[in-house]
Amino acid sequence: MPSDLSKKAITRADVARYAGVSTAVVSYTLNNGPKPVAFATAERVRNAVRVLGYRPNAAARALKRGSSDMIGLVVPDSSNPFFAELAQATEDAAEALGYALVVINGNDSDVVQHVNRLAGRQVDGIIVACDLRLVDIANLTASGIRLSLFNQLHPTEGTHAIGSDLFNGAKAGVFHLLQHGHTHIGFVGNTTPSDTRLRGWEDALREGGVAPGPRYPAGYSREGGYAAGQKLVASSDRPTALFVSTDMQAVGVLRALHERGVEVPREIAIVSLDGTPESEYSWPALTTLRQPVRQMAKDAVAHLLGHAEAADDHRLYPLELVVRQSCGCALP
Amino acid sequence: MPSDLSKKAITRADVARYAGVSTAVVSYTLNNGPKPVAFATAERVRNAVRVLGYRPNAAARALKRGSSDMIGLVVPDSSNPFFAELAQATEDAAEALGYALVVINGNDSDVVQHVNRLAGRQVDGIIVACDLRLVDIANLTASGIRLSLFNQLHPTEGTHAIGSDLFNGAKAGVFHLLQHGHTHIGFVGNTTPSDTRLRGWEDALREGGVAPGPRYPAGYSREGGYAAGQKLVASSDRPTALFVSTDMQAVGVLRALHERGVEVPREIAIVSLDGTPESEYSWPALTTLRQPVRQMAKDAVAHLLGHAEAADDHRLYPLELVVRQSCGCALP
DNA sequence: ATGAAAGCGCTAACAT
DNA sequence: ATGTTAGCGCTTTCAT
Repeated sequence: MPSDLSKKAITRADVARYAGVSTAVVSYTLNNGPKPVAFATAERVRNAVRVLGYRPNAAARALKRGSSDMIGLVVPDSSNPFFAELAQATEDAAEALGYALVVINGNDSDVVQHVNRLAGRQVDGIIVACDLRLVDIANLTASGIRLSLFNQLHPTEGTHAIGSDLFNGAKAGVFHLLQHGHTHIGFVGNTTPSDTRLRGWEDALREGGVAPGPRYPAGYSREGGYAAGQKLVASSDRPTALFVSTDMQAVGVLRALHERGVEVPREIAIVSLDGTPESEYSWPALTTLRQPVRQMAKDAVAHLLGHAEAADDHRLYPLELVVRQSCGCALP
Repeated sequence: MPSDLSKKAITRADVARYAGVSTAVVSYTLNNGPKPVAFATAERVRNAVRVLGYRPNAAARALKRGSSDMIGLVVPDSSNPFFAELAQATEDAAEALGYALVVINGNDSDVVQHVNRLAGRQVDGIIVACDLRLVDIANLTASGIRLSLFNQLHPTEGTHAIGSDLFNGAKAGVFHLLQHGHTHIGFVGNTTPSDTRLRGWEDALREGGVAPGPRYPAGYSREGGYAAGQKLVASSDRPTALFVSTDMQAVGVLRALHERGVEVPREIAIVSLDGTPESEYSWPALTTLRQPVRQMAKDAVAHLLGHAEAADDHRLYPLELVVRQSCGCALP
């Protein structure tokens, strides 16, 4: 058990006593309201706080007010660079508004439980970047939990959802490949027919009048991309270009290509998606579609905390094409 | 203001009423103690909890018990892969013990303030992976905050500190380079004379009877490494091997080398330090010294939560040499 | 085995 | 402008 150092903590009552005021005045001073405090008195209080090293007890405050000045974030894997950036951006946005962030890794199935636990901690809102079934969303919302769905495909009525336009992003990526004259364009990623990026790839090819190239199923990891890349280099039907669902997977693909001495972009051009920092530092650097993660995080936080205009539930953020060496930009 | 959905939250009293017991019994049931509860009664309570969708209020619990079942983590930059892994590992370890993690990015100067704010949130302990002045450590500790210092060089008496053995790690890295016949070995990283890795580099060279090569100052980022790499390729006195302080910086160096067509490891061999996932997926893959981050995080959490044997304050964790293509392992 | 009740530290409505 | 005080929901001692 966490042994406190038998340092009896200083409470607001101590401060009040030291400053010769009531506890209410201490509150008024520290919270700038709701009642005014004479300047001199406020000074005495602030001084007492300083001298005593008083630290307000957030638990008591949260209990009283029913809100904790914390928000929660549930991601599949916070060490994945994309989600790491999301977490950091969310923390920044939250911190700027005086809120702390609790991050939970919910790769396992019990996302709902995690959300519930966060709710029990009286967080003022929860951003969920994990897949959540519609039923669960409904239940959670019904039980009074303020949710914001991140990059999810369930525009549930009444639930805030923010997402980048992966479909059109993927399309733009494939168009870029088409513009560079490619007519044999493969896909790496989740090959489930309903996958947004896969559909974007298909759609772009259809519009471009080009037959779909091979699909290489890959898990969302460097290893997944690597394995897919190994399949690819071993196959007879090698495409001349590849749309890869995430930068991480593309990094894995690159490794497989390097190992076989396949040159990028000369032999195979690559466009991926996410725009994480590592896409800039792979070799060659990846042409990618950047998701405006920071902006999305900021908006999600603003929404949760009520600082957002209404009406913009279900916002779709456009991706930005960043042209680098893996397709479209000459190597130095 | 966070508008609750006017859904009056279910409290323990509601559960008690529904189950036809006292609030105390609900507590006993939910907490497995401190008093026994008849099985049938407990079942009734559990059922009531389920039916009512009761969610214990962590703030109230924290207020009463003086501990929140949360721990804090202060890092310079949670999107840096090394710290992202630390954060994830810490979250895992904390979660396994029923604790949540609050992560704060404290790159700016007010680490002390962040720590204080975390303490106000009644966290049960704080892991600090940012530089903290000795005075501040003393003050913080004196004010009853349970700290664990991560990779810091101030083995303050009485403060728990965990760190990997960067000095000997760096030495081992340089030895590896020496073993491969290199006699002109440069350094990339923090070139402040007191820097641990710099000292390790120097020490190994001295022991190896080899004159120190050039030092390239670099910030802790890919960009920092890139800039250093650009200096390096432009210089006349180009070393044949490089010890780079972190994987991230090494990735930046690699980019600069690629851009100039310098081959690794043929023209320049590289050993870096950290062992982050991206070290495995750079091209060529980096020979690196892996810090046992997950183990360290686990131990730090265990210590903070009192689950650790005493006596092992100030533990130094050995690094593990991972030989890859950037030095010592043939390219495929 | 169960219950009653006293707070934990803070906020804010209601005095003064 | 300042003070008094009633809870917020929970844990736990002390009854029964």
